[in-house]
Amino acid sequence: MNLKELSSLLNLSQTTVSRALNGYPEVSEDTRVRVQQAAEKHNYKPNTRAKSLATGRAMAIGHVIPITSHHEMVSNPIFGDFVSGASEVYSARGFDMNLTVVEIEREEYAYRQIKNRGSVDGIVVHGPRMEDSRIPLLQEIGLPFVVHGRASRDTSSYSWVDVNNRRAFKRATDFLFDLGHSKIALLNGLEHMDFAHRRRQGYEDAFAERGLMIDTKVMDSQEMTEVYGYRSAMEMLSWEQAPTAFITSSMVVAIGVRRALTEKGLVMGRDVSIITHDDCLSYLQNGADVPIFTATRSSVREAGRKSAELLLKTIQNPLSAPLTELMEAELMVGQSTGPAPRG
Amino acid sequence: MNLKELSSLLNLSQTTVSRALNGYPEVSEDTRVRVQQAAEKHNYKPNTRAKSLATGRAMAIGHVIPITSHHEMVSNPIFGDFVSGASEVYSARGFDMNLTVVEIEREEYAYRQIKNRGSVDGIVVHGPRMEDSRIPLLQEIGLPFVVHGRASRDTSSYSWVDVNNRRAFKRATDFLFDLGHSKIALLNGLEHMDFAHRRRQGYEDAFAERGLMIDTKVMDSQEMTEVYGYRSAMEMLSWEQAPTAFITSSMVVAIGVRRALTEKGLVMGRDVSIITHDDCLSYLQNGADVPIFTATRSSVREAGRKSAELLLKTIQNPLSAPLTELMEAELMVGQSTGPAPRG
DNA sequence: GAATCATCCCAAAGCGCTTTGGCTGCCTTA
DNA sequence: TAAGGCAGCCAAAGCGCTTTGGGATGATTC
Repeated sequence: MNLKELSSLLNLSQTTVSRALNGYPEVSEDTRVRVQQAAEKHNYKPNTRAKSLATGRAMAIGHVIPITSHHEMVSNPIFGDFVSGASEVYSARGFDMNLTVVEIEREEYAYRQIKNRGSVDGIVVHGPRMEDSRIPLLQEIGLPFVVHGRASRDTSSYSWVDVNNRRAFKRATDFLFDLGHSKIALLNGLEHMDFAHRRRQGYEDAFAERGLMIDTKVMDSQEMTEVYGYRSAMEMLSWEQAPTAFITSSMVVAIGVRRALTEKGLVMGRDVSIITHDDCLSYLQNGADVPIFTATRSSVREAGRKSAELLLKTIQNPLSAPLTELMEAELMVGQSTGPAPRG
Repeated sequence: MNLKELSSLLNLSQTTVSRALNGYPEVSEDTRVRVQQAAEKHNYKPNTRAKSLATGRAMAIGHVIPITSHHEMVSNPIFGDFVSGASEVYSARGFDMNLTVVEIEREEYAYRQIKNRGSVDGIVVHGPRMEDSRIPLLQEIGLPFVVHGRASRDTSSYSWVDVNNRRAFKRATDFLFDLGHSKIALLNGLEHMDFAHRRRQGYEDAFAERGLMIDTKVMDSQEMTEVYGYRSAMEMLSWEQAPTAFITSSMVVAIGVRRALTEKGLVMGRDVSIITHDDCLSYLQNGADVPIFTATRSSVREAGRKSAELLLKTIQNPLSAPLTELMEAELMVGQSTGPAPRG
């Protein structure tokens, strides 16, 4: 069923039917009701492609997921939740979501292509690096966007949604200091990623505030996997001066650390403390009533919703200044932290 | 830059330019080259919407992710990998990917809407239940689709890609029997989900083959989270006749079981064995050289690729019989299994 | 030399919608 | 009663592409 058929069925022009359905005032209330009922009855849905051709708006948002060339997703684990949060917003507003997975080396080409093909009205940038060429590129080609995260080295003005990673990790570190720990390891994500860089800054802030030097051996930075957490912890725990506490950048890494503790015969929360960042992933909840891990917590699904909202606002109002939103992480105390053991 | 501009730039008609770019033979080789170079130079990309309006093909595939109404994703953890596998295929073939997250109660409406809006040429059905109304629905409305998994109760013919879950779990159970275990717990996913049902069948097959009855207390079936694995294992391990082995439906559940073992002071692989299904998720690798968990392994990213390929074939060749592909899981022996302890 | 045939190109219609720029008929108003 | 205004509708253009149905040109055939 298309507009033509529907309108001839109703003995009305396409114009009138279209206007009736889109809420224009030039249509009497009677006709509007009649049209809407007929549309409902015949399950008429306007063809998206035709509609967006005519309006110039695609009614779709693109999400571009960068992967490394050996096909490992960079931001994989949080991706499902983020996208599902964003999707809630899109579908409530009649937007589609368009996913593109792209090798990091071909990103520039991909973005230009997206722009030229005109299949989306705006895009969400995932996994910003500290220095991220995508931001100037998108500004140049004039495609509206919002970044999930920020790019520290980019001083221009753009829309973003981010967690206050720096403050979160400062608080985590402070918390461990207050418990008497001083050998505090940081198992961070890759530090060219902006979020990881900020987390490290927070960690360093806490040391600086106490006038303490950081033993750089105790900081590690890799792709956030379980195996990474395990290996790195195994290594550090074998040292003479082993850390008594770990701060990890994700639940999965913390789980790896926990495995290392188990294997070393150490008790988590007594012999060694762990604080992790928790993205509130739906399939990896941090325990039930009492959290397993003490954690800085911020829902990535919520971030997805917020990003979508900001982007839609930006699109609706192209001339307004960029919108930003900084989310604060909560510090949830769980079973994985306790006073530093007496050396 | 659009067709009109490009063609007037070249002093050619739109027809000729379009044909030159789409490889039609009615164009001389000279002109074709000239056109292609100009297109390249001016970074011309045909507008997707216009193109698909004209051709009737959307050049896009839809993925519909069902979520429960309380906004928990059903197939969440595997989703990122699956999608990224599928996406590889799409982008190689010039297709877009369209994501819709939909509450399970509104699925029928959503599918009809997708069909009527005409924004995709076909869809991938995720997370089939044993009895799944989506399959007859899609057949009825005539939207090409491929199912990731199967629906046991649906005897009609449709395209699918699935892992041989039944055989995989039979092998896992056999393996434990051979190691001398007899109290083997099954921590399954929700059994109205088809994959979970098949896994249970495999488990039961192994018992039946040995003429053994199953103690139904030792089977659990829930949403596959870490907490579920932990709680269920804690409970079962507190029994007089505690199981000496666990088979779990996902890595995340196995990790929960491992946590329970640790808390009970039991050693994995010596006191209690674990076998899990491993979807080869990129951020949750099962150890490095030696797997942590003995596991039935099958890459969900590969399943994504296969599904995409099947669907594109189906679309290209609408009259051919449905295509199916059954993937076999490997049984990888890791550190989590060992002979049953002497009672 | 005329008829035939490829070859290479073009004008125009059409995909399904929105939107511009009317037109009609009825109601006010003085 | 004529002028003006307004509510309610419509025809047609246009979005950017593909595709149908030719048309012109030059080579080939008899």
